[in-house]
Formats: sequence, C-alpha cells, structure tokens
Amino acid sequence: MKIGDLARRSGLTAHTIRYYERIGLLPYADRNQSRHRDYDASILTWIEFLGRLKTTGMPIRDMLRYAALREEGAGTEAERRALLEQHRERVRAQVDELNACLLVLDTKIDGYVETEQRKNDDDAPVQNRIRGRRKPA
Amino acid sequence: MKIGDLARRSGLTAHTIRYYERIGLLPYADRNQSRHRDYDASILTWIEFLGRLKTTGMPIRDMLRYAALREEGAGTEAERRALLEQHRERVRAQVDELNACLLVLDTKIDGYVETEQRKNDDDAPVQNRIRGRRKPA
DNA sequence: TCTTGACTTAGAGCGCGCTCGAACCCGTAG
DNA sequence: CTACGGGTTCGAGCGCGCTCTAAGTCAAGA
Repeated sequence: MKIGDLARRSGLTAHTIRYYERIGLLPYADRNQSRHRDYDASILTWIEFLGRLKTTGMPIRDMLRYAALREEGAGTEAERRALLEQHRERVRAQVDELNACLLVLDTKIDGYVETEQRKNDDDAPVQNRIRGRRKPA
Repeated sequence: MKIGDLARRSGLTAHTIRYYERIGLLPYADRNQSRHRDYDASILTWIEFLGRLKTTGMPIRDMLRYAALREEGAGTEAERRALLEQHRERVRAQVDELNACLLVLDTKIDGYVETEQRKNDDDAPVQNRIRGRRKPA
C-alpha cells in the first residue's frame, strides 16, 4: 500500500503520515525500489489506536513513549499497561468533568428557555397573564 | 478587587486576564484613579462559565461570539440559547466518543493483563501449568 | 525619602500539532 | 517523447491560546 492509499484509508493526510514517521509515532516504513513507502495493512490498526489516544487528549510526547515501548517489543508490556491505565484514569476524570459541564449548560439553557417563555407571556392576551413562570396549556 | 486578587480567585494569571480583556472575552474593566483595573466579584461567575466552555473544548472564537451577544444584552437570548444548545450537542457527542475510547482502552489493558498472567504461569511450578488463560485460584 | 511590589501598555515569543511549499524523482498513458 | 499524477526530502510557516519581557507608573510601609 502506498502512502496515498494509506492516507485515504486512515483519514490522515500523506503529510501527516510522513510527519508521524519523522517523529517516531509510526515505525519507519519499508520503501519499494522507487524509494516510495510501502505499507502493510496492519499499520491501520496502529493508526486507529493512535487516533483513540489522540481523541482522548493524550499529547504526542506520551504517545511517543508508548510507541517506543511498542517498538522495543516483548518485555515492555508492564510499562505499556501502566501507561494506558494512567491514561484511562485521566480520561475517566475528563468524562466526569464534561458531564459536570453538561449539567451547567443544561441549567444555563433552561434559563434562556424561561426568558423565552416570559417573552411569550408578555405577548399573550391579558387573560393569560399570570405572574411567574408557567407552561403553555 | 485588583487584577492580582482576581487572578488568585479565578485561577487565571493576570496576564491571561488582560489577554482575555484585550480580545473581548472579558468586558473592559473599570479602572481606579491609578488606572488599575478594579473588578466586581460578579466577574468571577462569568470567568467560571468561560472555564466551562473552555473545558468542553469551545474555541475562543466561539466564546467571543457568545460574549459579544452577552454584551449586547437583552434581545440576544434566543441566539445565545441556540449557541449553547449546539455546543451541548457537540459535548454530548464528545462524551460518547470518549466512552467508546474507554472501552478500547479497557480491551487493550485486558490484553496486557493476560500477557502478565501468562508470564506468571511460566514462572509457576509445573503442577500449576495448565494450557491457556486462567485466573489464579 | 526611599524601596518594594503590584500594577500599566505594547508587542514579541513559545509549545503544540500539524500543514504546506519547493525542488526533485518516478512510472505509466497517450 | 512527453506530460501527468503520484511519490520523495527538507525545512519553513501557521493557527491556537496563551506567556512573557520591557519600560514605565503608582501607593504604601520602613
């Protein structure tokens, strides 16, 4: 598979794939006789996993640490596991924080909903004007 | 309240507070006779809300839009509400995505746990060597 | 009076994660 | 043969969100 194909299949750009290889996030790719990168489909699994790490906010320097352990191969599993477990805790905390923010957003939005309702009340005929908040019938 | 106090109470740096004022995220602050910014405690509520928007990944340009509507005052509630509702949907999607990533992380970590167990099996005395994966008794 | 320290402004600099441009090299279709 | 649509390397540039420096002002305490 050439870099363009991998780009299409991975969702990254060829530029980004080269960049990732340059910094060590992707292993140095085999080249064909034209010195073009020639990928095995298995790289897609790794790119997808990197995407998960990225989505969950892991900085590239941490991904690099993980990638380096992976390159080292057997014997680094315990450290890789520890890295992922730490990261998992951070992500869980992040989810909790986002959920807390969602509650605040809900409250704020409810406030605007009530503003809207008061506005509708003011527009309504006199016999419907009752003090305070109220659902339309 | 002076900028240093606000910094301590808000968790932002004085630099960042001035930066936020410069770009319009914070309203232009009143100055005392020494041209120093003099804040009312109510600004803390707004800063805290900005923090929520930031935590949930809203880019500054979008916060600016919301801040501008807020400055405009009455009559902009519907648009502010719409902004927040759109943002809430994005945050919900983000939470879903993170939870999906957490599942993947769990799976990956489980893989390493099993690697570790196999390693322990190999270290164990012969009578405990049973083929395949297995919990310690 | 003098020192200290927090404030002011304008503008430069930085770390991150790409993103792109320049100049060049191939292989294939017309 | 030539044009084109990929690929290559190296290095510069960019958008974001701060972060910091320089040079100066001001008020309060020793």
